[in-house]
Amino acid sequence: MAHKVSSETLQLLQPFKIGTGESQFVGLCTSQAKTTHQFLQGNEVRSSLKRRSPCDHDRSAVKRKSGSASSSSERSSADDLELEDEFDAQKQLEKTKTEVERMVHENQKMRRMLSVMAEEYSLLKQHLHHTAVTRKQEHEARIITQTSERAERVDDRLFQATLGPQRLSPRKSYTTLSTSTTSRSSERSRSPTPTAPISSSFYQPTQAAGESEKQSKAKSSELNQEQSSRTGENIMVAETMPLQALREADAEKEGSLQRVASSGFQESSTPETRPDSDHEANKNYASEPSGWSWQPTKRMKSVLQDTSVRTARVSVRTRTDAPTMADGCQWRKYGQKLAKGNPCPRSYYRCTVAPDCPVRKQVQRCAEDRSVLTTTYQGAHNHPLPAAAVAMASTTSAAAGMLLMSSSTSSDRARSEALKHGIENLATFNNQTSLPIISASTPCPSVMLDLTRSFQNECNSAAAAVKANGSASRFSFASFRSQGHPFSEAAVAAEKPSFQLNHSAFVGYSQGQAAAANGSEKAARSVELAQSVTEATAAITSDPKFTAAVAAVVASIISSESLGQMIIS
DNA sequence: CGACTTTGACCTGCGC
DNA sequence: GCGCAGGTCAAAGTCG
Repeated sequence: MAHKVSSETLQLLQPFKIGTGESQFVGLCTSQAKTTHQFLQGNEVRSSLKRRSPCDHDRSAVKRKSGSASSSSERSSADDLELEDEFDAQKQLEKTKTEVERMVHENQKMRRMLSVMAEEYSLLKQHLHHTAVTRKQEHEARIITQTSERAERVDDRLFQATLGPQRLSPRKSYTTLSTSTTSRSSERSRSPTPTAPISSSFYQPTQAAGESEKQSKAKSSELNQEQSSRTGENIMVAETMPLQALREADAEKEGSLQRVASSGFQESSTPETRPDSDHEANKNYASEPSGWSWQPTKRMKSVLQDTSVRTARVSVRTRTDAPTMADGCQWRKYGQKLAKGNPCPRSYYRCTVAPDCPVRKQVQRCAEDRSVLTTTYQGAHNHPLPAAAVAMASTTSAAAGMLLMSSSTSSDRARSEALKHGIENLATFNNQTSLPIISASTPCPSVMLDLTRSFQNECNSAAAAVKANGSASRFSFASFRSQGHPFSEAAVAAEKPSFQLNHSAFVGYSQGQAAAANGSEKAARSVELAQSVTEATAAITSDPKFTAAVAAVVASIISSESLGQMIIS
């Protein structure tokens, strides 16, 4: 009887058979929730529901009610209990199925969202890449335009010089440094002493007086070619461009060609009028196979007195224990003074790579923090730089150009060009994170590249300065981001075995960037980056002559690149 | 002995 | 005009 009842009940309950339900449940879960562990969750839900089933109370009540019945009736009641349990299980299964369906629905929803986000990300990535390529092309086009315009200006001047005074102004010989470089290189091929570190033709008179326009045009085109082919010297030309352009603008604006021509500098342009001592000095320099000793001359003095050659100042603050910042150039100390307000003496250095290089360097420790070394550069090198000095000189020169342009009220094309070039140069070296402090309050406009302070600190101090001054006498773009960066911080701190990063490291890096900009695959990009990093590391660890500041800048570049990659991948 | 550094004197510009 | 501060010169000293 009990069995009959039980079998009838089972027949009635056939559609809710637990085995069927379980198999359905399993099938559902395995087909739709494989990726999201919902099967396990569903099992957990089911078991938890089973554990907390409200039917437990009814079941216990039934047990209590049937407590006084006979043994036969006990058996039948036990069957009833089993049926009730099965019924409860069916209920729980219904609930679980509903829950799983809801989860599956959510899962599908999230998948759709994920695909949408992936699409958007892909579009953004493409847009970013396109922007990078476009900017690079614009930058290259701008450089070509600048170069050709400069060459045209040089041609105009040379042409005018042939019609006007027979002497090329000394300022001109400075401002047309790139032309000088070109003539130097062009003469180097026919020079009888090619072993000279810097060809004597560089210090010989420019050929403006007798040069035809055609020849100067040829030189201009040669200049363009050389700038694209040579690595060492063309960088020197590029790096000095902001100041050169500024001086051109100054010369044009002031009409000061005659004034400068009478300052003694013209002697450098015409050997006929140059004092014998200077001529001898230059000859000695030109024929010196290696090294050169400082010989101040009248011409040098006039150069030094010509403030137009040494206008802007670029200060670099580094945290180092070394007496000076090794920047790859040769310097000779010529003085030391105790400046007011600072117990630390200020040392004066001049560049001795070339006899009439107007570049000066001041080195002074910070009064508040003796570990901070402030190196102030003034002027632009008029000679090819050692590879180790190119990076630093380029950065400081660009900063100076940027400063001078920004402090200018002139709308001269040359000035704006130089400004653009300076900013681009800075952006190139610092991956658009160069954040110099520009000060117009000092007698000489100056720019500070602070490698000791964090971005946030600099922002705060700049905000405080603006707040205190109530004017824009000191407007800040904050500092290089060096602090808080393990590599750059180590580089700055470890100035003792100072760094040298040869030029190939930068070239390698730029090549890697170019490859990436050209749309090569991410793998190629990674390889290029890795090569650059390897080169940079090898150079830094092998050659003990480079600046910690440059290392910091490179670290900044590398870190930006790596960060970008991390984000992309 | 030559190259480089040190250091006092000198020059120059600027503010009062 | 004077004083001050920054910058430079050049003789003397130092070092490899």
